[in-house]
Amino acid sequence: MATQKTPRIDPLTLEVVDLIGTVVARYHEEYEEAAAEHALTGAQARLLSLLSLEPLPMRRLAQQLKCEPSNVTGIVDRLEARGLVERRPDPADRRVKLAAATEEGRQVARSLRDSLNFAREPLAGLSDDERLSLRDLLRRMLEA
Amino acid sequence: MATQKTPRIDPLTLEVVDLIGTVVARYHEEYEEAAAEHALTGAQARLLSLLSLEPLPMRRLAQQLKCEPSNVTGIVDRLEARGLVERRPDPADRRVKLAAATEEGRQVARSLRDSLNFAREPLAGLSDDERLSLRDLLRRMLEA
DNA sequence: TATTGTTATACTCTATAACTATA
DNA sequence: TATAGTTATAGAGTATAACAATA
Repeated sequence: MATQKTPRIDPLTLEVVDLIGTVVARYHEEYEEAAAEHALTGAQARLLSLLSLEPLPMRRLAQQLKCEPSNVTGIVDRLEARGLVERRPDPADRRVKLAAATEEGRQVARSLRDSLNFAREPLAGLSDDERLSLRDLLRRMLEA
Repeated sequence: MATQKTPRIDPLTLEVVDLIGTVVARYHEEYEEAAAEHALTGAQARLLSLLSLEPLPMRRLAQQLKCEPSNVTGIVDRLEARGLVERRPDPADRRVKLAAATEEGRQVARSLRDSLNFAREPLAGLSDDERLSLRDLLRRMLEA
């Protein structure tokens, strides 16, 4: 007789999960590729993208990147050495250092964003209605 | 006058891409979490999952993990030291070493798969029809 | 000669703990 | 005393280059 230990998930759900896994893998591949084209690691690219929106304290960067604050020091160091990021004092609290993208850093961030063709190619084959459906389904999935 | 350098992507596509980014982030978080619960790194968990299906030559593992063969040596070393993986000779080619999950390794891989609740929770809120739609949309997106 | 796996090396990311300068 | 950022340290993943065994 067959043993049945694990809670069964229906085949359809399994297939959807598998598809999502594929999406995740491809997304990551393309992101790392785009970063590498700009001689950036994934972590550097993510940090630079964050700073291209607004300057942030080191502590906040760590929270957003979900890593320890001590790691941010090194990542910012490397980006600063390349002139893409700079550290500024926070007038309100002299303990805080604000990391900010330089003009060149913002340019690189923009170029990075544009070269992320994940946006265009995979979604280009869908009609407006289908993109709308996909949006709603993803939204519902994420608010669960 | 406003400059318009980058090719415009319609807001709906941007929103969908953003949602996919969120899915990717959450998926990764949960995967790393599940791996950590078994005292595995992400790379170790991925390699062990591959081997839980079938033994593979080191070279093939590197291809699947999209990294250099030299890296696989270390990852397999660590898993082997914990008794989750073993190296076997390939009868057909004495240059090749087959990495294979041990019985304990297969158990850990199964437990890892079960603890990946990304499958259940986010999709539980969707009806069968909606999951079907999501599957078809993801399929079309990925075959592009 | 070409291929498989390994070693050696160097860099980056990661967490932990101890330190400093502010608050 | 608590907090922000840093340093020091150690482990893991990564790529590159050189090597031994085998094809």
